[in-house]
Parts: sequence; C-alpha cells; structure tokens
Amino acid sequence: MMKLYDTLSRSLREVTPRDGRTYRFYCCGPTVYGPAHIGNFRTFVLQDVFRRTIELGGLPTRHVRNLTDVDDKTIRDSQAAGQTLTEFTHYWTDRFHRDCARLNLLTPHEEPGAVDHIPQQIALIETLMEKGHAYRSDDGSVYYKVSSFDSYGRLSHLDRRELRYGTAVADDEYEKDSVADFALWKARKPEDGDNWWDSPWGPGRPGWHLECSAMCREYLGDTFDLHSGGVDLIFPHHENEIAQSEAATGCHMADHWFHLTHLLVDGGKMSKSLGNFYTLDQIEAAGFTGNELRYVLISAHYRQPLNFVARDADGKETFPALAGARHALERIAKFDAALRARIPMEQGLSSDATGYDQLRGLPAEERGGFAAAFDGLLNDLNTPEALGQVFSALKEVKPAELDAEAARRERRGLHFVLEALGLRVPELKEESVEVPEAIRDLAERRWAARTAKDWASADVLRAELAAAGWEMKDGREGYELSPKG
RNA sequence: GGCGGGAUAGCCAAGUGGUAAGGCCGAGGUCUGCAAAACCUCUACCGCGGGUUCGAUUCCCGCUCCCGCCUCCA
Repeated sequence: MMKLYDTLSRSLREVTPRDGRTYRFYCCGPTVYGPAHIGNFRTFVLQDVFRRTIELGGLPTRHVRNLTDVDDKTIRDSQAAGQTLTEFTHYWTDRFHRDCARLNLLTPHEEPGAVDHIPQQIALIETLMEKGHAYRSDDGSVYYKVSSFDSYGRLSHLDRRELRYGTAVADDEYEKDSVADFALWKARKPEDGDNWWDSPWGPGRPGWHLECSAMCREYLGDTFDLHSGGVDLIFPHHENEIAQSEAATGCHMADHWFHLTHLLVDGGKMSKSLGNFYTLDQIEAAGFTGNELRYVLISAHYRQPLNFVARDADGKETFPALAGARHALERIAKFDAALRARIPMEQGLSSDATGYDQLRGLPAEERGGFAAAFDGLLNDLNTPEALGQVFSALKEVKPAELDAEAARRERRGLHFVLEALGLRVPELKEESVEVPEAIRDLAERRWAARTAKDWASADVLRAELAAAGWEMKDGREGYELSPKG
C-alpha cells in the first residue's frame, strides 16, 4: 500500500481507489504555446513515477492529463506566428509528445484539450449561475462569486480576507464585484481575433480554471481519487477548480491533492533572462539523453526543491549532473549485463519477462535484493531512497555467484524498480565507430608489439594514436578503439 | 505583511531520539607491462543559540539565511 502526502489535509494518506478497482487521477498538463522546459518535466516525470508505482503494484489506473490550448498566450503567439490557434497548438502538442516519449512518460489514458470541451464548460457555468455562484458583468464576462463558497481557501490555507491585494488592479477587473472573483467566461475582445465561441452570455472564451473542472467531471466524474500539479497551481488554480466543481456538483472534488515542488537551476529560479531556461532539445544538443535527464529529475524527493546543476565550478555549461547520471546508469547497465550472462540464452530469450506489462503485480518476495528499492517508492514516492537502495543492492548482489534462477529473479527485481522509476537500461557502447585504415594499422602494430612484450614500441604507438585522437584500451583477448572525447 | 517549504560531506541527495543511505567527483589499494575497465577502502563536529531528554542532526523556542505562492508560472 502506497502512502502519499496530501496537500489538503497536510498529512500522509493511503493511495486507495474509491471504487476499489481503478485509481482515477487528473494531472494539470502543459499550455501548448512553446516548448516545455525541464522544470515542467520534473512534474510530469514524477507524476509518471507515481502512476507506474501504482500500476506495477497491481492496481490499474485511469490517468487524465489536459492540454491547455486556449489562453492569452496561445492566442497572442499563434497570431504572431501567423497561424490559426489550432495549427499553432497542434504543432506544440506534437513537440510535447515527442519530448514525453524521449523521457519515457506513459501516455495518459485521456488527454483532453479545452477547445474541444466548450459545451461542457458552458454547461458548468450555467449550473453555477443557477445556483448563485456566478454573475455576468456588463461587458459579457462571467465571474465566479468567491464569497458564495464558504470553504474557499481551504486548499491553499489562505484566509479570504488575505486575498485582497492592495496593488494595481488590472484595467479589465473593474467589472468584478470583488477582486478575488475570477473569470469563468471572458467576453470577446478585438485582440482575440477568430478565437471566440458563442455562449448564453455572448461571444467569448472560457477562463483558465474552468477547463479543468469541466474535463475532470467529463472523464472522472464528480468525485475522483487524486488531482495533481506543480505547487504553483495550489493557488489560485486548484483553489478555483475546487470552488467551481464543488459549488456546481455539491460533491467534494478529489480525495487527494498531490503537488510537486519546483526545480531550481544552479540554485535559483529558472528564467529566460538568466539564460538557464532549458528544454529537452537543448539537453540533447549538449549530447545527453532523455533517460539521463529523467534520472536527474527523480534524484530528489518531489516535495523538496531539486537543484539542477547545469554549470560546473568554473561556470561552464557542462551539465555535471547529467554526466553523473550517465555514469550511474552505465553501472546499472553493466550489472544488468552481468546478470543476463548468468541466464542461459534460450531461457534468457523465452523467459525474459522484464517488460512493464509483464512485471505488473510482481509479488514482493520475487523482487530479490531490489524489494527495498520499490518499498521506497511506496513511502511517499521517495525516489532518491529508491535509487539509493538500487545501488546498495548492486553492491550486495554478486551476479557471478548466482545460478540461472537466482539471476532471473534478481533481474526481474531490478527491472521492476527501474520500470517504476521509468529508467531505461542504456545500451552499452559497442564497437560501432568507423576506424580509419591508418588508425587501424597503428593499433594492429601496437597490439603486435604488446604481444611481443615490446613495451617501449607499444607505448610509442599508443602515444601516436593519442596524438591522432584515438584511445586504445587493452582487453584480455583484444583491444578497443574509441575516439577521444 | 500572510501562507508554505528548506539549510546534511567538493557537488547532488536520503534518513533516524542513541553519533548519518546512495550517486557524482576525488584519494589510496588490488589486478593488469603501463593505461582503461572491474573490485575493495577512505572523505560530514547534520546553519547558529537556547530548551526538553540518560542521550538530538532528528522534538520545542528563538535567530540568521535561502526558496515558492499570495494578479492564468509545472
């Protein structure tokens, strides 16, 4: 049984499906108006580990993650790009999906977009109007009346009277009865262009918070198991979702609220102006993989800030954290290969049950030395604890001493926790680089000298290879050539 | 000002009322002609000051500093 911190009750609570069969949860997804950054992906990756842990533990899930495809920024930037809103958001949605695949994120069961759910959102507003929780202003916008919802502020623990901000109020907000009220429907403005829809209150578009309330209800019902997002969404986004949904349905919205702390870069907030705003494309351009980034993103507990170190001590952008992740993952790969070597080939092929679906529900006693690692995930999704236990097991388990059956058990245990973390075992580098004829010749001559125990010549030839940019590593039966990094 | 989260080795980062996992880097060693790889070993007075306790890094109070939210940012 998994335990997870709940923002609303401020306590650790069990992860249990209210219907006893399927765990149904909603994650606030990206706004598709540009590339997602690694901070966004910290959230999505940890949500993915959460889902994997539940499913591998034997409990099916229903995972809904929305795409915010209409708001001020998407409208503004689509116009700047000379594209329709749909063309523009589809482009960035594809990019997002590509990044997700490279980070080994499971695809949500539903991925609804706001634009495709306008009727549901209008229906929700109508209900709120009928129940007296919303009002139309003179310009045709509709606002949620915060004072009509008694428990407003319960999630963020903000007292309603503290929600007044004394500073400048945006021009268009004079229509509201109270500054805390928020838009359910935004009246059409000239700069919206073609991006408007008809409604009982006039042309316009839905407010941001509304889409999640409407789509949660559409796909998960009035009450579901868990709702998740970054900590910044606690207020006002999730607070407003609760106000909308619960006022409309009379039911409490979600049993559990799962919020993820933000990523820091080099000890500070990520921002475009500081030049530390990284996308997966940039990480890959620097020679690292999504798998390596994923390792870094799960290396801290989700409720702690994670400091992504992009620059080394000299201030150079060498991504030491990713380089460390590469080394750590290679150790896992070598261990995995050592286990595989203990398993006879025909068995290895036929019973190589280390895929995600094959491992679902693997009993705890069949996880070998890696049982403790998975247990770490059950304890408030403690990914660093799980990683620590993986490496501890790597020391304890000696592949060379295992028979085939034990090796298969350990290998299943290892892959069980790796699948939960969503980490792939990297391919160990094979000799696949093109070696020029001249280099191959030098290497052959050195190998001959070495075999003849002519150390002086061998060292000279090694130096020549090095000068040409090649590294020669001696093995028991032969040598390996690799370009110098 | 309000609410919340932090401060653990060079870096990253778990954890516990009885003197602290793991990863990266570094050092030493075994092995190998050398190198590489592999394996072994080593590196922390747990922000500061009080208090509770037989005993606190872990609980309580105060302080300093950092971070997030408090006007659509994961």
